[in-house]
Amino acid sequence: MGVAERRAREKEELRQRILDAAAELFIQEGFDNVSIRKIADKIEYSPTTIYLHFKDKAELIGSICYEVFDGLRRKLEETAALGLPHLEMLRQSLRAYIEFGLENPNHYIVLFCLPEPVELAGNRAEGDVVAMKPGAVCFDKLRQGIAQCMGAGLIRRDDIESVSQSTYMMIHGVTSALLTMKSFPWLERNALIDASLGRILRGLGAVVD
Amino acid sequence: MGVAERRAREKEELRQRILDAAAELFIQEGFDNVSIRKIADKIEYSPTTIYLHFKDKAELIGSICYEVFDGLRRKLEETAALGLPHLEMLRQSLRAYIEFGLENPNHYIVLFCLPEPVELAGNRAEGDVVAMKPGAVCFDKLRQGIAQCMGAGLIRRDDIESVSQSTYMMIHGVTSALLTMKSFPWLERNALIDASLGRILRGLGAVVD
Amino acid sequence: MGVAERRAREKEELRQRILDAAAELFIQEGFDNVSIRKIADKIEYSPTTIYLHFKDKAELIGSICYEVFDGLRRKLEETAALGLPHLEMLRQSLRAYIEFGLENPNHYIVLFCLPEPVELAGNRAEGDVVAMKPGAVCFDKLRQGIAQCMGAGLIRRDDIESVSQSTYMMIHGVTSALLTMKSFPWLERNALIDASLGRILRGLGAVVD
Amino acid sequence: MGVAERRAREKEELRQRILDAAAELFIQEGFDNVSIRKIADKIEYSPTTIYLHFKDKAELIGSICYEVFDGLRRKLEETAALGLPHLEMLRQSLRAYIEFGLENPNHYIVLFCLPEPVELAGNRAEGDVVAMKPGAVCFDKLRQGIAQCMGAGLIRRDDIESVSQSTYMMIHGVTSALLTMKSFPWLERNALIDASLGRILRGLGAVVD
DNA sequence: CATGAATGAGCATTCATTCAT
DNA sequence: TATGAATGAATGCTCATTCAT
Repeated sequence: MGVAERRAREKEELRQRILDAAAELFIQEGFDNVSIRKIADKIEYSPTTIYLHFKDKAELIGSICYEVFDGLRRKLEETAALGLPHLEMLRQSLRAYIEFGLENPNHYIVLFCLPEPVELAGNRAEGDVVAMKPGAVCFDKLRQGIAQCMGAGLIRRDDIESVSQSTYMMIHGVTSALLTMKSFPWLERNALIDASLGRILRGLGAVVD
Repeated sequence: MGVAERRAREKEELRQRILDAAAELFIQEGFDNVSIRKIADKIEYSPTTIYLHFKDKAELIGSICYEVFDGLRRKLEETAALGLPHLEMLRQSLRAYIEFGLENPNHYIVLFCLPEPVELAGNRAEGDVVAMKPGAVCFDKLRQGIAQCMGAGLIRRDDIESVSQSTYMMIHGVTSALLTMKSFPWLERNALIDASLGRILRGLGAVVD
Repeated sequence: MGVAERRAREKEELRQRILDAAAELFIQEGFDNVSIRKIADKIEYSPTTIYLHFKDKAELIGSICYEVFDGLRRKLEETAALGLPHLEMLRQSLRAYIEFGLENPNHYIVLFCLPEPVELAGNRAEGDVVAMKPGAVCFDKLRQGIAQCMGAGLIRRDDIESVSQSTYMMIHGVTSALLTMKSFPWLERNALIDASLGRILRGLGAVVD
Repeated sequence: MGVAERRAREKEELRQRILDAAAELFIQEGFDNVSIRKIADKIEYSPTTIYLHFKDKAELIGSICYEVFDGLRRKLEETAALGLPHLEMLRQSLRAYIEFGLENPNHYIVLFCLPEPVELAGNRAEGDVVAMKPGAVCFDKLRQGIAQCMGAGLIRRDDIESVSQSTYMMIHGVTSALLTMKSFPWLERNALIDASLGRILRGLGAVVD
């Protein structure tokens, strides 16, 4: 029994090493330059071994997406657990989203900035659902936060879905602009994010300082 | 002399045909599926010929980016030429930017969503400058519009650069979200854009209906 | 002792399951698409297990061939058991051979149409003998039938071996042509076979309607 | 102009070298073991070069098939040009077919014994027509020979198509049996072929010695 | 100015097989 | 007895690029 357990653990470890190596390659080389071969080289296994853990390249990438989505979900839940006042919690959630993207730049780019993942999703219905569920959960959290603020009269009464989608687009803009337009002479990052969040919230009708 | 001139003109024409063909392939096939060979096939020249006009693939792509940037610049200038009231002109400019992205999805993604252009920039300083100049011009126009509104008291007095950068991030978010997250259940596109623009302007302190 | 017997029996059963699964894959997927892994998947054992029962892929295929040969032998014996008049029995035997091929197309092709089995034979003398024994038995039956007809004056007196080999070549031709030249506009299969058999027998000097 | 001609000639030469190398590999290694890489190695070019002359592997194989078919057609026409009496010409044509197979064993196997070529044909309608035309021509010649003999009362009056198809099956049987069943203890090859041809013709109702 | 020919490197994937357990 | 893990070799194919002409 101990043997079986150890093997299962080792197998899981190797799977994780593959995912980590792939993620690192994303970061170092960019999305297009990640190949099964390079991943294999990086972990010093044969390419074939990777196919023992992932059906094909799409599944591997799908798994990475899932992991990142899930990390974002956890981060948002941690924020929710802080028990802050509604508006402050909304602001913190938006900030958490942006920070998550900045902390996981290449993952964020793969997930939210490239058009490919969508196609992948389209091809494999079940894998899609699995990979996207945390994404839907994240957006739901944002919508809840907005609904609460609206319910409490902290922001203008408006169509919740429309407000949520607008808001999401804006924080995605902040995140992705900072990530992909590296040569742009942005102002100091934190100040810029804070100022932007203030403008976003004011745009929703919140009374901000 | 006439001969030399004709040759220079023909050379320029071929260069343009290459760029056009490449751009068309971009649009039809997406970024990753554009190869030198496919471009050559499209214009019915040999792949080698392309290297007489562009040092390598990166330079070719850089040139395309420059052209697109320039198209955006023209579109913004057309808007400016309409002679609208300050706030309305700002709103129209923001909308023009978004529409430009939606009309040129593959180009927009390559230019503003992928990290590559930055790397290209890193590798070849001069090419970078060339490619970015129209980009800087575009951003300048946005800044001017904001400065005018602020000068006229139409939006809150604040740091112009910070306001401009925030605003740019937000319209980039609207544009890129619509382009790359195709499977997301967005609300009707035009209404969503208009509502978002309203919220962005209100966030700047404008009085919006 | 009972334990040893049970184990031997179980081992034989698994061996047979492997052969059956492989044969089924042959039929469904064709010769080239049968891999050790697919066979293993089909019986829900590991690929490694197959190597406990067969030295390598060639031996496995050799065993399948043996089985098929043996099925042909049984079919011919059933025909022989019908107690028909000599010439009619010869005709029925030839037809049985052809039908066997048409009913087991992939096996027939592997056994009689591909050059590989011969190479296998070359590589491993003993395996070859094993695989060919039923083949020799089948040919012997044909020779016997011809000898009987010749003895009874139903076909021309001639060298029995030569006549037998000619006859075998012709029925092989009928069978293999129908199997491998699928796009050829053959006449209705049964009529064509019957007419061909008539011509073959007439060629032997038989008096055919 | 001389340059262009020389280049065209060299190109054709290389194309032919590729085809020859592929055919030789067929002979040495068997159908399944022919890969683009091995062909390239054999002619000491890179695999990529092969793709400058053939769209893909299927086209390469199709070209080989065409060549062989065409060689057979020429051989049959040479026989026809001998101006022999009808029955003798039929016999010589059948023998020419068999000899052609024995002289080009692996090509014959690829073309007439393996099921694959049919699939190839099915996939690419135009390529199919090109590759199969000589094949149809060959069968037509056989049919003509039979029709002439029948018209001259040299063989039994019967359905020409049925007779032709039967006859073709039989000579295919002779050819393929000798090619693929190498370990079978065949009688002396030439005598066996002659005897078989005699039996085939007698089966058609010809009066043979 | 333009090209035809050629290549080395790379890709995702599948295979038969081995070995320690 | 059976297996999970792993691999080296091979597959067809595409790519950006170079070089002699």
